[in-house]
Amino acid sequence: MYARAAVNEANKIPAISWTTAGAAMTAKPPAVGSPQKLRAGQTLFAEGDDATGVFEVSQGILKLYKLMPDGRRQIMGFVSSDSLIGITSADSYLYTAEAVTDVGLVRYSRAQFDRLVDEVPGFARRALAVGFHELNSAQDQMLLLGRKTATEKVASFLLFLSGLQSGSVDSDDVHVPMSRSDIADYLGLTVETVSRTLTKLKRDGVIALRNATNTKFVNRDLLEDIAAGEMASAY
Amino acid sequence: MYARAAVNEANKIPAISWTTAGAAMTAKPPAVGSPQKLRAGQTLFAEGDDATGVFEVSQGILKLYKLMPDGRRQIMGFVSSDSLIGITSADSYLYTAEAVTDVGLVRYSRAQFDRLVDEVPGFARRALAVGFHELNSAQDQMLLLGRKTATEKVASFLLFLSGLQSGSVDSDDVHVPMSRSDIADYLGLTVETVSRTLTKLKRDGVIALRNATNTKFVNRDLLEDIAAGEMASAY
DNA sequence: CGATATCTTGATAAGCATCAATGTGAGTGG
DNA sequence: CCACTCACATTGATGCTTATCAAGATATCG
Repeated sequence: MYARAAVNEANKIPAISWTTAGAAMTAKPPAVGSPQKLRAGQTLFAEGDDATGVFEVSQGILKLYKLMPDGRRQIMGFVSSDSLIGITSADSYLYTAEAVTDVGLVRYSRAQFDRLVDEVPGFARRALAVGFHELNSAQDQMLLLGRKTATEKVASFLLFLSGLQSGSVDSDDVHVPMSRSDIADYLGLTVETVSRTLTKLKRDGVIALRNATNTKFVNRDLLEDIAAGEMASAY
Repeated sequence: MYARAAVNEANKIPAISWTTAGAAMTAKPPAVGSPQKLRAGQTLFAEGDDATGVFEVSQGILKLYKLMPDGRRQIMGFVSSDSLIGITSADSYLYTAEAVTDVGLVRYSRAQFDRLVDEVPGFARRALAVGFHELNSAQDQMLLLGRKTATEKVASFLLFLSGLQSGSVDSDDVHVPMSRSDIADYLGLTVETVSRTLTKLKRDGVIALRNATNTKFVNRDLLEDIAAGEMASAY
């Protein structure tokens, strides 16, 4: 009944790729997207740019953000493999997409994408699944932004990161590829508060911090309880 | 380039309804959804319930919300005509849907919905458009929750409400059907802050308040500038 | 018309932001 | 290879915005 462990779980949906469309391919080869690479820090597209294509992430992490006129920034999400970005009903992109790490993607023109939706059986349903999955993630993030404390936000973020990297070495080791500033703008906090909160979690023996980019869960259960808001007023 | 007027604009997408599916109907009548009514305050479904159906809102306003274990609540959105709610890839609903006003809806079983997606030409694409439109709204709301001040939030909300009611009498008259508590839980504020902020906007000659449920824009341009965060630190 | 929920207003406090300084690490050039 | 530099991260002191606690005003419903 409750919004338990409202950790953002984007990117757990199987890839949408023409190569998975099966038999339909032989009858009529669908338009193939073009592979593309991006260096960390490069911008894929900016809010307001003409929306000329849709991208499927095949490797690496991007951040999606919006800016306010005075420079306030909100990162809508960090996306990795199998996410679709750049879909919009408007004719321009509604957010900026920038590479956090080196990134590999597949680009589809809008026409190609529409053709895939209309002509490849099952593609539309999968795109729908991806879309609504991302909507669910966005809703979890709304709960986080609107109602969670700084500690709950940071705990949720660490668990989200861990989820992004599941399938790695030790699942309790978390690599943090983005800056404190990115984390702050994702959680609706300041850099200082993120830093202080991580220090506090370390002091309390919930996590360990080797350096700024390497964290380890010391007490994952506690971290999950904190993230879910189940620690009364202690966090 | 900027997130101008990040006002939530849900519900501007044309209805998804079998009656609009056109020629396909004559060949094979798709499953028709069943009409349903709800009184203000009634719950359509609760977070965690088995997701047995998808609903299209035909009339009235519902609120969608999540709860934390200690009762903190975040309203993900207020939805009205033509919105689709209850779509989830999980097997249970991810939020609670409760009627704010009396509501009319059309219910589709999940099987019916899936059939419509697969068999009615154009339906999937429209569902995709609705889904991504709602994702966009959710992202605007994330910017609001994470980075806007209380005044900017309330201004954005009033403009959103005005958009919901476009097509009514005087477009500068806004009816507020939901409680202050609902507004607070939508904006990530408290009831008191919402009330104080409305009073301040009234004092400043931006809006007029006849009573708790009837507002009027006195200076809509200013309200839009405030909502967009373009008033420097004045608001 | 009284009972009760909702809304508004006021006083105070807490959490997080801001401003400021110090610490740390990665890349560069001597 | 090491010192220098610069961006990034951490820590500290203080303040502001919004939350909390409390009381009174207004609206709603039986």
